[in-house]
Amino acid sequence: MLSKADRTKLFIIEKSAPIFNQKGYAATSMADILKATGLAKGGIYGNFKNKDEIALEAFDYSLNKLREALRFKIKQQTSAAGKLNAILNFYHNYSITPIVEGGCVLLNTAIDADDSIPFLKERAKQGLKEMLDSLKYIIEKGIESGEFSKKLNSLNEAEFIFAIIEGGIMMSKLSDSPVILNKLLENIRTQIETRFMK
Amino acid sequence: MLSKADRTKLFIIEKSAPIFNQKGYAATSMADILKATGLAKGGIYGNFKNKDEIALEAFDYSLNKLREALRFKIKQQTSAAGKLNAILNFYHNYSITPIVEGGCVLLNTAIDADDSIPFLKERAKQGLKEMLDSLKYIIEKGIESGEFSKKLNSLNEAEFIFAIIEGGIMMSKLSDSPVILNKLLENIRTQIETRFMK
DNA sequence: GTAAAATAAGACCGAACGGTTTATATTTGA
DNA sequence: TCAAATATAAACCGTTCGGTCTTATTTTAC
Repeated sequence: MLSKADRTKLFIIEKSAPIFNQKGYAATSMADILKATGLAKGGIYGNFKNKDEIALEAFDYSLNKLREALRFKIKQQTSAAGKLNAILNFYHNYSITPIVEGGCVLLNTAIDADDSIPFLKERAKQGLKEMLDSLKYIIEKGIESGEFSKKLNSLNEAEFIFAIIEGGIMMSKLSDSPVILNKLLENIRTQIETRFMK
Repeated sequence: MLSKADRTKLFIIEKSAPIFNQKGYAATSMADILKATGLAKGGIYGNFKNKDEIALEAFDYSLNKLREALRFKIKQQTSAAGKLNAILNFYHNYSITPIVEGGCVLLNTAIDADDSIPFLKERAKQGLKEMLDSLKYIIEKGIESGEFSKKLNSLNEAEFIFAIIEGGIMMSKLSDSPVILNKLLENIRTQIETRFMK
């Protein structure tokens, strides 16, 4: 079982992660975190060195939730096409029902951190690489198994799929409607059936 | 000629816009703006009501620069395919040489404002609509003229193109390399030549 | 050239910022 | 059971925040 300290740390992260994801690093104040957790300063600073450490662990926590949720969906499918389809289903309505409130943690952190918060940018960069790698891996396996065309460039197609998903989340969140994202997911699905399987 | 006040306002906006685009609304302080302009408090607050007003006008300024630059490229082409191609060329290397330092102002503002800065979100939302509309218009004209397939849904294809561009900018900025974005632009170009012109 | 008007400087304000410290509870292990 | 270790609350710290106001300077119009 988790020690008291570990449970408190987890609790703080669980409460902080959605705030950082919604407001961004700079706009999230320690007062926000105190309020969300119901703890006082001592309770927070006894468990974390500073705000940076909370932001970092909150990012790791959020990304891990995303990773685990995706992994769960993917492993239920055996074919490469099935796995890609599971990913597309996962992102259906994602702009209104994301894993962590505020939308895609990778997209949000990328934009938030990119020009001014190096320690967070580095994590997001690794997170992006990991996402692209797993998409790429699925596509490669699909090519090997004969499901997908040998002419596909697995990395390029992974980047293509992820760009559309992230661009779609941004547009759907901004326009307050999941329709754009959902149509884009359908578009990807069609391209997989045509270009990929050709 | 511009009055002194108008020149000063413009000067302040020119200096502030890249800061807001790089750091975001919350992380940009009045001290940053004072430093960048070399002015004192009185010089700023004599020309702007508050930080919000500067942020809004900086967004308008940045979006207008984008709009004008794109319009210039587009109007040099007569065909719909030529116009789309001009847009793709415009975004070549955009992650390292954007119109305003910090990347795509629409993407950045969308993510920054989306959950917590309603007055900025509204502007970004209008900006996105405008972008999609002009893409849609070009595609519609291409269908009417017989350049593009009648089966295309102009709105969906506009969203498709813009999603890839914005997703590509995010990934290229995050990974510190324009390669991803540039490959995606090539991908769009190919799809225009095949799917669109089919 | 000069007076009136517009503009900028910078001291100043209260509030909020991230973070520390100390005193008090609460767990924990012997 | 009781002391040692740990966790918490909250007063407090210096700094920075956005914003105001008075004073000084620069433009502008005549």
